[in-house]
Amino acid sequence: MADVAKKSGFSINTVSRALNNKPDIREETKARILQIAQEIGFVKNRSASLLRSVETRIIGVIMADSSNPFYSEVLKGIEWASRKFDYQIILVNTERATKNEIRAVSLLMERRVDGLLIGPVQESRKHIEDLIHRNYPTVIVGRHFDQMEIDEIYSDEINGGKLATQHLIDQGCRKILLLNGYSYKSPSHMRQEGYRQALEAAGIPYDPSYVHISDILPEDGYRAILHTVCKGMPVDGIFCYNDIVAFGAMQALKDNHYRIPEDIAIVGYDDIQYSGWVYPPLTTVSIQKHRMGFEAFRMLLNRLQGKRKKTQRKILPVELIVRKSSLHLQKEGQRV
Amino acid sequence: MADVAKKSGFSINTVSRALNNKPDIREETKARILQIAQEIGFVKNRSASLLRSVETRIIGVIMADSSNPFYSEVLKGIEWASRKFDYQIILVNTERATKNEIRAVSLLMERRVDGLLIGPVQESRKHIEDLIHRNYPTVIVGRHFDQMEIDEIYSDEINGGKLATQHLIDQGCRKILLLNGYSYKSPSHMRQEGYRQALEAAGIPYDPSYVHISDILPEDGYRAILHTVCKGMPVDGIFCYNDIVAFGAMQALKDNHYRIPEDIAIVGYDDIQYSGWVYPPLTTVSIQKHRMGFEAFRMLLNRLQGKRKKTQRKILPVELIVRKSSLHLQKEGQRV
DNA sequence: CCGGGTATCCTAAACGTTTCCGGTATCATT
DNA sequence: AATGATACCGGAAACGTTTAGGATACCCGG
Repeated sequence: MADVAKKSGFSINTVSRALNNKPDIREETKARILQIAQEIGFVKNRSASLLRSVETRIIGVIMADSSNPFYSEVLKGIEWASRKFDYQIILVNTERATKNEIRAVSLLMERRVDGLLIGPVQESRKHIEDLIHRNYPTVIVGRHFDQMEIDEIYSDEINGGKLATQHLIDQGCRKILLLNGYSYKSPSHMRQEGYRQALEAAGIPYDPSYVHISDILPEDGYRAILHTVCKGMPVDGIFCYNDIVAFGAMQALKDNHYRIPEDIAIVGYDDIQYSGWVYPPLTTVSIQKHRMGFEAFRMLLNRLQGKRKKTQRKILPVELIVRKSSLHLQKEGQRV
Repeated sequence: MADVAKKSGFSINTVSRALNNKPDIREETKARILQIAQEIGFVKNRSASLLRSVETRIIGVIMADSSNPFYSEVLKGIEWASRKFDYQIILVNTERATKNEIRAVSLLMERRVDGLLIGPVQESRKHIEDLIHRNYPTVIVGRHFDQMEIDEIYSDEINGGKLATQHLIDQGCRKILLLNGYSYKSPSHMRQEGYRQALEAAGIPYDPSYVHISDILPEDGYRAILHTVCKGMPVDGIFCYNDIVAFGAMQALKDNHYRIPEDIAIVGYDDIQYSGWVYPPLTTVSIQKHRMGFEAFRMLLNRLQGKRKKTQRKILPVELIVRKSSLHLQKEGQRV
């Protein structure tokens, strides 16, 4: 900037004014300064700017795994908003490891990011509590912490679990296996609660041995089937934590010559784009991924702009998308 | 930091030494300072650090669309490396808009990111040339620029196009439709070249009207089928720019009662995870996505560490993955 | 007791901006 | 001609670290 100042004959101060579109500067000099800056190939050093002003116009985004289409859709919503409101994003994937998450939080704080969007692992909550304590602008996305005063946006998971299970029951299923994620995660917890409620409402006893818990990658779904259905467990319907697990499970079922949905109906969760293309097309619970990302950003922005002091909890509606994987052909009547 | 210094009785300098694990400090005082920093909840201000030292330990990643599984896998490789080598990532999705890409480059330069990993739109090359001119550490990932002295890592696209087309020919296809992306993109260009070469080698005349160009989302694949096959164009094989386009195309074919592969065989590109799960499972050209991200990062790192002065061009091998979507049942013999 | 080496710490400058405060011209008004 | 307002610009401090270059205390061998 000093170079530009020298070359233009104005002071550094005036150069700063020109570069930042400040008032109190003649159009002519501004134009001249900008032109010289251009010529010289000047690039402002944001780090230096940040030393005086506080705003970084960066927000930190911490998610489990952006190669999971669910997260990548949410991320897309976040990015859309960030572009719109002129923020940048530092992205950290935690690979569902709490250690990575904690580290990410502290590194992002060092960067003085303006705010944080976190899809937490939820194995630990200490670092989140620390953020609250510091009053660091943060929005939890896709998860819910009990008894914690922090902004959150997540889906109506209990209802999602209920819808999926209810649908399977409607299709004539009675022995419904739940392939769930670890229960410290609020979605696992709440979907399971919905599952339980739906069973109860239908007068079907809730059997904990029909809840299989594992990680939530396709291979986990595959393995889960090997450990349950393939070992002779009587199952006529499966409700999977997400579509990806369902894909793995479907593969395992096909590999072992079970017919979907004739032998076993299956329902996923998230409604990722690919669910309509697999075979058979997967019934699933649709959640508003893009909106979730976008609204999360909005909530954070409101907080940053001081428009809101109270913590806010936003719950997005879900919707059951019925496809072939669960459409029981009643006439074949091989269910209990 | 001044607070920590005052409270501990040491100078700011010593606090800095403790925080950065520098030598010339007694273990005892280091421990004491770290403890006080902990108590006080001190978080270092990276922006200030950066003012003196140059390294930001951030690299900027610019890609077309991280919700595309291809890019998200590459991104995963990049992230994996970044975690390993202790860098952070600022991610910018361009949504395939040059405008966004140019803006991203300049913003990231303001942030003084240590280097750039770009999957460029390739509609324009001015901003890339500017980077070269500034000698800004940059690696182009997944694309190739003709006559440009810049580090690049990309796949052997010509061979990929050749393999896919050759395979379709081997299956008895003679009227092979290419659903390609815009030709300013090097992969489009090169895959098409492979397609041409394979046809030529088989003695099949190359017919430009069999190359359909559009954007590369599923809906583009869907529409492409409506505009070609559904209008009566004789086609017995389709080679798609990527798997996603293939998914859209397959949907359109199914909706219009074409059988895959009996009526029309189809081959995709990228080998995204979902290709094995759609129906019928999609034959595709596999490219080493994770490795591409990882190696791109490595190349950048080498450049950053000054280990390498000359520009480097790395081409990764591809592999044809044969699945059901292209397995022609010769006996049905309804091909030309 | 002294020179020199080592371990540990400190002072002050420097990084590249932004902000606070004030200064000079210019112009209209009395 | 003096006054006040306005438009434009500059000087210098400040932001929170790192780094360069000592300074001090202690220990060693001679």
